[in-house]
Amino acid sequence: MDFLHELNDNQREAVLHTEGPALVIAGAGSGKTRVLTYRIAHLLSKGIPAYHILALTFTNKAAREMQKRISQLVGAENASNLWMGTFHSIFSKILRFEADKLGYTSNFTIYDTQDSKNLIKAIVKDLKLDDKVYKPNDVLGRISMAKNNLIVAQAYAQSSRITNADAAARKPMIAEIYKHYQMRCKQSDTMDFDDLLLQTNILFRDFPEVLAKYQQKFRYILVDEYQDTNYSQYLIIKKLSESHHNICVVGDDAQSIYSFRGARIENILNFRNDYPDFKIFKLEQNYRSTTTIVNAANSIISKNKEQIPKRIFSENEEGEKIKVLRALSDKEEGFQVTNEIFKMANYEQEEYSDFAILYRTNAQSRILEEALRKRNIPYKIYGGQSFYQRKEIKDLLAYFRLSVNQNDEEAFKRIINYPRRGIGDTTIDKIREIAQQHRVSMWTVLCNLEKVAGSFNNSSLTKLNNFRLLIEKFAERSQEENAYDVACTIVQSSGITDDLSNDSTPEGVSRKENIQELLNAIKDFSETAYKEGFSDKLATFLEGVALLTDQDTEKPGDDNKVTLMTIHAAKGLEFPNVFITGIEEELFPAQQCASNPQALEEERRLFYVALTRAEKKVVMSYATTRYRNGQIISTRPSRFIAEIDPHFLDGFIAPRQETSPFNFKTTSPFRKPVSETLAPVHTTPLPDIGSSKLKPIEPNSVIPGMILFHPTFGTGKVLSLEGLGVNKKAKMFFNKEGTKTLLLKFAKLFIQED
DNA sequence: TATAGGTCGCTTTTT
DNA sequence: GCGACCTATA
Repeated sequence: MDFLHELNDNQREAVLHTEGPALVIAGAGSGKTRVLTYRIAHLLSKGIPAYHILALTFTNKAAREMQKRISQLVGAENASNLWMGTFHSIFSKILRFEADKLGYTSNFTIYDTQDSKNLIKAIVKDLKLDDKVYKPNDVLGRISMAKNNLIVAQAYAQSSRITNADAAARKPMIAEIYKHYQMRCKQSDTMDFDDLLLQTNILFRDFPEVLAKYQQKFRYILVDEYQDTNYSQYLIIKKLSESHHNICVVGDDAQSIYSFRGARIENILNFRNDYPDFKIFKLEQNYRSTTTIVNAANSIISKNKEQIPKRIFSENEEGEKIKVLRALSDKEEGFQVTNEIFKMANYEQEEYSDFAILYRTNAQSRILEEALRKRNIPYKIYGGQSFYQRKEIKDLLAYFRLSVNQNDEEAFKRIINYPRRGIGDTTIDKIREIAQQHRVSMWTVLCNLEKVAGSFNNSSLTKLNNFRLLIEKFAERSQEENAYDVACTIVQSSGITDDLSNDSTPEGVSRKENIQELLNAIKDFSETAYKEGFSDKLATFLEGVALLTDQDTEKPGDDNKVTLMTIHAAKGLEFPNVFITGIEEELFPAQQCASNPQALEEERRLFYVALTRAEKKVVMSYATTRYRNGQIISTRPSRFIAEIDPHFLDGFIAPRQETSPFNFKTTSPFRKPVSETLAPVHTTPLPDIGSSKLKPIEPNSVIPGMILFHPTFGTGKVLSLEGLGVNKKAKMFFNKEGTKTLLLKFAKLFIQED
């Protein structure tokens, strides 16, 4: 047990306290993963069999990282018997064992978010509802919210609180859509992501003997990032640990940033109520960052009310102050940031891989990328389309899914006419209709075509039968052959190969490469499975792949590059130098969060996360104007800058004081409909500048907020800009004429000479 | 049935 | 600014 010496006192105590509930509050950079892995290693060394230990994470990446580190401590053999993985992967495994109890088969397939949205779209159409009102995103959001709170379709419809809310939002039919949605998932033998947790809860609720079995099995439970658990996940853990209370949760309430997808920070805040015999361990020493960064982060987070008291400290050197860059536009911000990186890389010998540029929204990345390209600075960008989201990959996966589960409706619809085999929308709609009437899957209709032959013409019947035979062949083969052989057959005989060969555009070539890449992965899977003696069937491959995203696929050649990503994506990572960009009101904090104290606290935690990613140096930047949704708007520095103890800042001059520097009473008029905002802003007329010295102004220099003079309309204020180049228009307010939109190419505008 | 052109809408994101 | 998605059109 010599590895215990590598821990500080608090870490060691947390590792050694194995019996009974433990709450580990792990501040940023305090060695959280180390505690988790050593704790598991310690349990194993005490002789507890690996299969009695359940360790849950939120991402595959975190699970893999932990697996790797435990392997190093106790050997790969021992580590591989642990039950370790994401909530979704672990419980989908269990659900496959117990599927029949819930009316599913163990071959159920998994709908990704796009499948769910497509199904909702189809239901909205079937129910003849307005698709402008029932947008798939919104509806799925409501259903997801319900599922994460264990509200099934019936309960949803019966809850007056919920249905009233829907009615108030003029969407009274969501309950009905939810019912259909759930019915059709079941009919398709599919579960969506939320189902994997919801159905687990149903399983444990309705089958106490099954629950007891898993309580027996999982004698020691560990949960990473506990502050990110939603109610559904929380309850699963609570039930599993009910009999023994050997539960250790690790997390940091200060880093809870996922409430928008159902995470409940109160799960960690209320741990003490659930387990009164709990013991708390606080990891307060930050090993990652300079004292300046840690203290700056502390000064920010102390503004939050709801938190577990702790004192994060660093014994590292003081380090540089936090630099604040001010730019006049988003473009210039990109320039300044890259300039700074360029200087540090060239004069201070920093590696490009030592830099991260973080932003609140993905939309900010483009302009930063441009700036990096101009400087020839290599970069990689996280987020964006993942490998498994690509069309060609999803098409092929749909073939796999249908081969394993013929009732999978979204897979069925995706490929019944891809590649083109002359089965058009009309035919597909008919099949769907018949399926609806008889309450069976579309596949079942396909298998009983002779009973409804009258509905189709002969040519359609032939085509449909051929498709059925094709899939049946794949299904048979997938029972017998290994995944790789079946996959190759599918790619060939489905016509995918031919379809892609006809496409010699660069996109087409890249599609072929992607298909090949997936085939390689399957080959790898089949060989490993064969060697290690577990199932090498397509169904097994699919189980794993459905829950996979490629956040983790580190591409070769990505070594010495600047990293760009959202702050959310950066959680859990660290970099020597971190740039936090776009620190402006209404962007960060996001404008829809400003009025809601809880949302604002979450934004502040997000800012805290951003700061604490850095080891040595933080640079923050803001612009005073920014393109947003195709419009230039003027912006002001975020309140978060002022919330940092100025002692830690370099280069930020707080704007002239009113009561508080950022207590702006008027909101920017540039983003709301003019009718709403014009009145308060312009109750007092603009001062006439027509009498002062004027000079003509270039269309490109016009910026919202400017007071300009127009020969006909007189003095006016630029409210917003729209259009580009020669079509650039300015919406302006004039004392005499009210609001006018002017094409800048023609408008003779003048600005006051200074 | 493919494609061009117009409209809409728009935090954060894992599984 | 841009992508997703719908619709018109030949």
